[in-house]
Formats: sequence, structure tokens, C-alpha cells
Amino acid sequence: MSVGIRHDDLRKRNRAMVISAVRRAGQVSRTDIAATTGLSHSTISAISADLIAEGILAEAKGAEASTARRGRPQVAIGLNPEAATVVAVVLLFNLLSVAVVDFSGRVIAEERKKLSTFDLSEEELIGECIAMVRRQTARPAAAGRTVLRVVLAVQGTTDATSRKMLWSPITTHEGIDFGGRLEKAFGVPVTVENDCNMIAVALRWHDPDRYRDDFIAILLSHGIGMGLVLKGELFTGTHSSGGEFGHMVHRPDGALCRCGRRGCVEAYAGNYAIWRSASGASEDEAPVSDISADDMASLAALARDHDGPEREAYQKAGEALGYGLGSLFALIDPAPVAMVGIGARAFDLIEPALRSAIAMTAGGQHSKAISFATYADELPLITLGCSMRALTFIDAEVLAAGDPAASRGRDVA
Amino acid sequence: MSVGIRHDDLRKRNRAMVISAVRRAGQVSRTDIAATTGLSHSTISAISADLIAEGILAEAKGAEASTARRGRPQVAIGLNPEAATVVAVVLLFNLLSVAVVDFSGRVIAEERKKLSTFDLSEEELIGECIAMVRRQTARPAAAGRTVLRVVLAVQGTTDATSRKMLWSPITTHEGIDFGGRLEKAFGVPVTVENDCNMIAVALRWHDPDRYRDDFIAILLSHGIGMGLVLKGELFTGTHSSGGEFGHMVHRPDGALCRCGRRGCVEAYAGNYAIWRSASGASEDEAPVSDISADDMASLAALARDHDGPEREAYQKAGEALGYGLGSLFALIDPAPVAMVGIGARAFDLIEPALRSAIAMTAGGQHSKAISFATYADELPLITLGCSMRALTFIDAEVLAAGDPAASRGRDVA
DNA sequence: GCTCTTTTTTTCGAGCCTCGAAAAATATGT
DNA sequence: ACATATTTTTCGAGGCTCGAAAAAAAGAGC
Repeated sequence: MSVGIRHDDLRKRNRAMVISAVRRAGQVSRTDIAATTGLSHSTISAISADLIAEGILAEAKGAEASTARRGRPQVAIGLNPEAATVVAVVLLFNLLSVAVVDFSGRVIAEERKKLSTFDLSEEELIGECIAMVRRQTARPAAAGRTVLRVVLAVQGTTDATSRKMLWSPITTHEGIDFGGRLEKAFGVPVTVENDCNMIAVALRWHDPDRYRDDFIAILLSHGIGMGLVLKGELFTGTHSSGGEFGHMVHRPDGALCRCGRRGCVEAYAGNYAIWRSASGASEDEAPVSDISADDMASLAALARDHDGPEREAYQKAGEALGYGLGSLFALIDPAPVAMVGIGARAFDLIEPALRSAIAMTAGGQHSKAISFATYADELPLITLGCSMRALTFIDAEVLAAGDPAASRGRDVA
Repeated sequence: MSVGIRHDDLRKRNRAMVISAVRRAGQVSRTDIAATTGLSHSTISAISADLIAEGILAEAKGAEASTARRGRPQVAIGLNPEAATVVAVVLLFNLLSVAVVDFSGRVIAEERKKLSTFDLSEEELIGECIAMVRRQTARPAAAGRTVLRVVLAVQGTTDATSRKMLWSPITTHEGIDFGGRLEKAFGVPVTVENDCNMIAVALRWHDPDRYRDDFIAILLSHGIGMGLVLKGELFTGTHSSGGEFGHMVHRPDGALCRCGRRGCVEAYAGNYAIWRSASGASEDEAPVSDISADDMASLAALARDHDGPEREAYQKAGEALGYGLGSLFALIDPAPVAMVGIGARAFDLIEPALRSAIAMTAGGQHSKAISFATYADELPLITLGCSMRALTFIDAEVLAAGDPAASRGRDVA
């Protein structure tokens, strides 16, 4: 059962609330914080004085005299960028990316590199990650900073404790303990997250007006992934990493999916499925392992140019996505959808069939109210999501505790 | 954003925690409460003294000398049955039921009655509910008790604030404001809940070992409903009452559903669908409005007796449920399933096809781990769910506040 | 039957925390 | 300059939880 509230938890929670209010607003006055948190001015004053003394927050000296009003002017408080540093690692198919991020969320060092994930051994995959993190944290811009946390995003499923990558399409190896290995290498907490979940986290920070309490991020790529936020919280399974939207059943006993089963949404809407369908191959044909962005772009161009098998393939994809979303919206309330990744570049080809399919479902009752936005590039979003995940964790767990020892990270370089 | 914790919230929350610990355990000692809540003995002592003084809890005088151990014996604390009274109203197709329940959850007055819901006007439906509640709260057993809350369960969808019944298969009237009307009549808070959600709530209290943090209740009746508990909380939509499992899409453009669309799970697994299929009618044929329990029993008997269209109809139902659950389990982690209602009596006919269908899906990876239990009768569960919903609300909101005025209910008779 | 041991429950003072009111600080308007 | 307006800090009061110690209430041993 949920545990009682100890007296000392009180301060910790309220400190966390203040930090979170500042992170969300960027620059806020104490008065504003008091208003959003519902705490009294005196409490906010005391807490923010502590946080400033500890170097977590800082008063803005830049004093951009906002609206010249009467009375004592508000003093803007912001995050102290040097309070902590985190690292976002993104490991995708044939691509590794690392970003070192300061406490305010600014990227201070970054690298990305192509590699053949499928040909690398488990040790090599781990080694590449560790090496790139060391390389970037050692750069002058990041020198002297101590990293407090590392978040690694991967395609595929992770375990409930966010320590292992259970399965991923980028490699044949299973159950790689990235969390444990990276923690051992760096001496700071490391979590492994699903790429689509990080996209969802990122969207909230990227566009809080549109992506507030309930929304859906769908990654249209070689496979189909989903990140779901419900009631303001990332929706993940209790045991695994969460919603395998791509493997909901579109047509029982239908097209062959990469997962070996039949009729999954992905088996109609994944890049390989669109390619297979456009090339006139049988739905029983085994999926190809990869299709370049250029090839997909050419395919989309053909589909836009004339009515033919290419256009039909995109329509089938739209239909599968529409029925899938319809079934999803039978379970949850309709919400804004973000289409992310290469497939989103061809969303114009997908949308009509998607909309008419969703209109045929119970979930699509208000299908006109469901709005779609597209984001062609997933990597920046995944990186942003990892950074914010790491930072908000530090906000809540490390800095809110107010234990100076805990905020002393390690020099991971 | 979530609001800060005021100092006076502390006591309220911890009081709520103590009450909830006692409700769950039935009879517990202060030491046990301290252990489960994590609060200190002194705090528990102070809080329980208050609660006993306020007549919310009571020391068990019965003193069934548990295990004769050394040391001062534990004093068992339990709920004081007379601390509050609530009413559970269940309005189903052609059936109305009312139960008056004391603070410990015991039913002290009960009535159920057949009526033709489809033929009644909106006013008559509301009137029947009010009349039966008045009748039962006026009975000697419940006399003198003051009711603190009423919870009404209905089939169909409710609004986000649990005040209105938006749509229900039991009547043609839409948007009936049961919440408002009953509150006006009785002068105490009234909420309107979905029947399947109440079944889910009930199962947690009925068998906490099996139905703990994650499980699914599926109502197999004329239609198909679902109640879902994830991470210990009832899963409901932000706007409507929640998971319309029965209207997930099983076969795009498939059999005609009661909702007017095509291919829903319900259009294969609802009573009317099984009946239609068994009678050899076309999938395009409009669903009949009701089938008696006896007729369904005869149908099941025929199906058990020999291989024919009846048996095949149940197989189709199993297949639809299996693929539906497979898609659901793609989104959430596999969890125990409770099959409730008339359809559960024929689960032996449904299960084989259900299991082979679910095994074809991604969600069914560990299909052997998914266990099914059946409950032939839904009404007792719905009533229990309503009672517990009302009582736990009172625990958390009314009694935890410690405001004597708030705990003075109204005599609704 | 008396004392010792063990376990539960209560009591009591210390230490925090938040709050409201008042004071201090720091602007603008006139 | 002085009045006004607004933000921020200060300060004492009241409450809450905690740990330690005391009190209560049994069984165990002789």
C-alpha cells in the first residue's frame, strides 16, 4: 500500500514542486511560484532561498525589466545551468548519438555516428556507447562538469526497472544489460528507455499547449512504435516498456509481420510493409531488413505522381493505422496524435485512408476532433526526451532531498 | 500542475491512510498499522485515538485472543459499522437494485425489482430509483441511519465528472442527469458509474490475492463491457467512463454491431451476436433487442451436445474475444482476466477458440500465463463495487478531514 | 504467588514545517 | 518628496511527526 507521509517528506516534496515549477516556466518570480503551487509566500521564500544557496536555482541578473509596473519589481528565478549535468544516449538502427546537457537543458556537447548495429557483438555495442559518452564528456565545453545521470533510449522493449534492453530490432542479441554495464562504467544511475516513450516525453516539453495531459506519439519507421501519455503521465506497462501499438491486430491471419505473427498493424504500415505491398509482393513474403530513407522518398514520390500500387500501399497503411487508432480510441479518449519519423513525411498519402478508417470505428466518433501533427525527424525528439527524463528525475529525487553528497556526481570522462 | 502539500494536509492524508489500512485488513492492531503505513507508533497512536473518539473506528471488544504470545496483547481495531451509511443503486436492463450498506460494508437493507427500462420515460427511471432508495432507507434495519453517499451503477457511458449517464443500452433517452437529480432528492453526493468499472472495484475486495494491481474484468452479456485496473487504479478515460473493449475492431467491415458500426468484438461475442450466428442469420442482420437467460442456456446446451452452428457461434465469439484481448495485451501487460455475467456460464465453449486466437497475437506471447476466472452473476459484484466505491470515498474525503459537520449525513428517507 | 521478560501502547519534549501578519524593500505616479 | 502599489522577507504561532522513555498487560520461570 502507499506509504504514509513522514514529516520530513513534506519539505522534500515542496522543494521538488518548486524546482519543477521553475523548470516548466523557465524564469518565474516567487509570487508566481506561490500561485502555481498553492503554497504560501513565506514558504516559497524560504525554499527558494535554500535552493539558491545550494546553487540549484539562481536569480536572473539580466533583469529584462518586464512590464514596468508599479511596486517592487519581481525577481525572476531560473535554473542554474551548472547545478548538474546529464547525458542522453540514443541507440537506433545503425545510429548512435550522445548529447551532454546542462541543468537548464542546453546541449553543451554532441556527437552522432553511423555504425552497423546488426554486425556488432553485445560487447561492441556497449563499448561504442561508453566510448562516445567518454569522448563527449571529456570535451572542453563539458570539462569539469560532473554527470549526475545517463539515460539511454533504444528501439524495442525494456524491462520494468528500465535497466535492460529485452529485445530490439537493431540487433540479434537479447537482454543486453545496458543499465548495469553503463552504471559500472560511469558510477552514476543509468536507465534504459523506449525510444517512443522518450518522444512522448519530448513532445510535452516541445509544445506543452498541444501535448498536455493526453496525447499519442506514433513512430512511423521500419516498424511502428507508440508513446502514450494519459492523465499527464507516461503510460507504460507494469512489466515491460509499454504500448506495442504496432502489434495490435488489424486483420486476423493477415499479412506477415516482422515479429513472425500475422495481421499486426505494422505488417501493413511499417516501411517494409508499404514497400512489400507497393512492389506487388505477397503478404506472406518475409520482410526485408531495411529500406533507406531515399528509397522510401522515391516510393512516396511515385505514389504522389500517379494512382498505382505505390499509392495503394500507402492507403493500406493508412487503413491499418486508422483501424488501430480506432481500437485504441475505444479504450482511451481521443487525443491529439503526433506522427513522427520517416513515415510522417508521407503522411499526406496516409491521412485520407486513415481518416476514413477511423471514422468507421467507435473510437472515431469524433474523428474530426482528432488532430494530427507530423515530425519528420525522430532523433532530436528522442534526445530531448532523454535529457528531460534525466533532468526531471534529478529534480525530484536528488536535488529535492537537499543532501549535498547526493548532488556530487562523478566525472565520467 | 499538482499542488504543493500544505501543512494541514499532512494529518488528513495520514488519517486517510489509517482508515484505509483498517478497511483493508478488517481488524488490525496499532502496531500493524504502523508497519504497513511506515508511520511511527506515536503517530498511529494519536491518530487512532482521534478516530476512535470520533466514532469512526472502534476497538474490538470481542478480543479473540489470537496467538497467545508473551507481552501485552495487541488490541484489534476495526471499522465502527455505525460511523456512516451508504447506498448502492444498480440500474441494469429491466432490473433495478438498491442496497443500503453500513460503514463496515455489511448490507443492512436490500431490494431488487424487475421493470421495463425500455418503456419508461426519463422521469420514470429517475423516479423508480428515488422511490426504491427511500423505501429501503426507511426500513427498520436502516432507520435512524444517515446516508452519506449514493453511488449508482449503469450500463453504458457516463460523463467525466460521474454525474450523467451519457448513453445506455437500457433506454433510448440520452444524457440523463441521475447525479444531479438524485442529489437534489437526497441532499448527499451522488455519482454515476459504469457497471463494469464497479465489477473491477468489487473484484479487488472480493479476492485481493488474485486481483491486486493489474487485472481485467470482462462482462459477457447482451453486449461486451470491460473494467480495467492498472497499477492499482481503475483505468477510466479522462472524458468518458472508459474502456469500450467490446467496440475494438475485430474484423474491419465485418459483422453488424449493435452500435451501428461493423466488425466490433461485440458483434461476434455479445449474446445477440452468438444467437444470430447460431441461427444461421446473416452478419448483416440487425441485432435483436434481448435474449433471455434461459434461451442462452438452451443455446449453450445445444452447443455442448453436438458440433453444429451453435458450437461454431461460440467459437467465433471466442476468436473475437481472443484477438481483442491480444490487441489489448499488446498495449498493456498480460494480467488475470475475470469473465463475468451470463456469457461466463458458457466460457467452456468459448475458451478453446479464445486461447488459440490469443496465441496468434503479440500480446499472447505468454498466453499460458493469462488465467481466466468466471463469475456467472454480475449483480452482486456491481453492488459490492458501488458500496466500496462509496465507502472508500467517504474514508478519504469526508472522515479523513475530521470535520464533524461533514460526517453528519442526511436522512434520505 | 511473585518476579522477570516481552510486547504493545501511550506520553512527552524536541525539532521541523507551513502559515498569516507585519515589516522591509523597491519600484511608479504625482 | 511623498503616496501608492507590489514583491519579498521576517517572525512568532500552531501543528505535526518522531524518538525515547514510561506505562500497561500479558506469559514464563521458579
